[in-house]
Amino acid sequence: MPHTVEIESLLDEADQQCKKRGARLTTKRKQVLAGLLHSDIALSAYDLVDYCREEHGQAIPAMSVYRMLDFLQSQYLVHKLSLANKYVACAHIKCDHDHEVPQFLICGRCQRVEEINVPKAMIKALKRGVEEVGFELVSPQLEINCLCNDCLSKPA
Amino acid sequence: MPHTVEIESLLDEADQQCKKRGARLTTKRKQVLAGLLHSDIALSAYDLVDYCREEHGQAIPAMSVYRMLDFLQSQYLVHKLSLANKYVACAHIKCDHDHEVPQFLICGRCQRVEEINVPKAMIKALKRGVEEVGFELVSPQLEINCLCNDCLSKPA
DNA sequence: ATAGATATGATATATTGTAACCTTATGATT
DNA sequence: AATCATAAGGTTACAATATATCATATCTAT
Repeated sequence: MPHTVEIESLLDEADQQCKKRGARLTTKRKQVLAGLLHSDIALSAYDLVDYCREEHGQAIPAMSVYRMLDFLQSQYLVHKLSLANKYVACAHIKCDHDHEVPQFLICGRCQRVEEINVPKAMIKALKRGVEEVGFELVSPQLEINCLCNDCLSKPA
Repeated sequence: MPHTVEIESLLDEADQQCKKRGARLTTKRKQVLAGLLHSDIALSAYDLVDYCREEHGQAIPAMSVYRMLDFLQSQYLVHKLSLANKYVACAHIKCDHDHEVPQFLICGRCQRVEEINVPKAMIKALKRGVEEVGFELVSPQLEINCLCNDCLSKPA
């Protein structure tokens, strides 16, 4: 979880990136993104409903949160983790230049998520494997079931 | 989808593997597995409820199907695809000797699934990447969003 | 036969996600 | 400023996926 000051700066950066693409990072969309940035772990849409109510006094319907998450994904600011049915802020908001393929290490015990980039060589290898059976790779985002360092050092 | 005769033989093999481990592949568990083996595409638990009712006249509650799927997963006979919230039969039931790490190519258009093995070199590379950030790899099962050859050759 | 363990059923409910339709806010143009 | 078009968000209803809990049946071993 980034520090408060850093979160502000990330939100600004996100704002500018949206503007550059002719999209609008509205107050509520920003709140949803802030909720994810404030969290160490992946959050569900309903977790974010709670966050907006508790932290900002905003009663945003779940339906709307889903739409905001869709928007944030379309702007490369948020990723959905299928392995957990939860959402995380992109760890590379400040690296707009190249959106590399993300790889998510998801701690199966505490839900902490680490986002790293898939090495280019691995993407190539994946692509090759896929094409060998006649398929075509659409999106190589990887989600891996892991244990984080904290949980590793604690008793089961 | 394997042919009927082959499915029988796969079910027998599955039966023996369970026995070897002191587990019981009951009639209903076998029906659920058969449902998955008969299908070209990944099925939801509720699809399987329908299958058992329609093909075997068995009204199995969804709750039970979920338990049977858990059992079948514990026996390496079935995989859950988180990307689709659906289930597939293991494509390597006859290769008990070594359970390699599965990689699933999921057609985003028609839901067809191809299961291949993750190359050992890639597993090593994944493990290295994970350990670099202090995590530990639990299960490197990969699910990749693809388009299948059929859908590629058809108009959008 | 009986006891203990395993498997399944029944019921209720939680969680996640979508569809359809309507209202409000925003920005552009006149 | 008034109008209009579009985007954003709200409302309602519901579908789909999944789990919790307690009860019952069935198998297995003694």
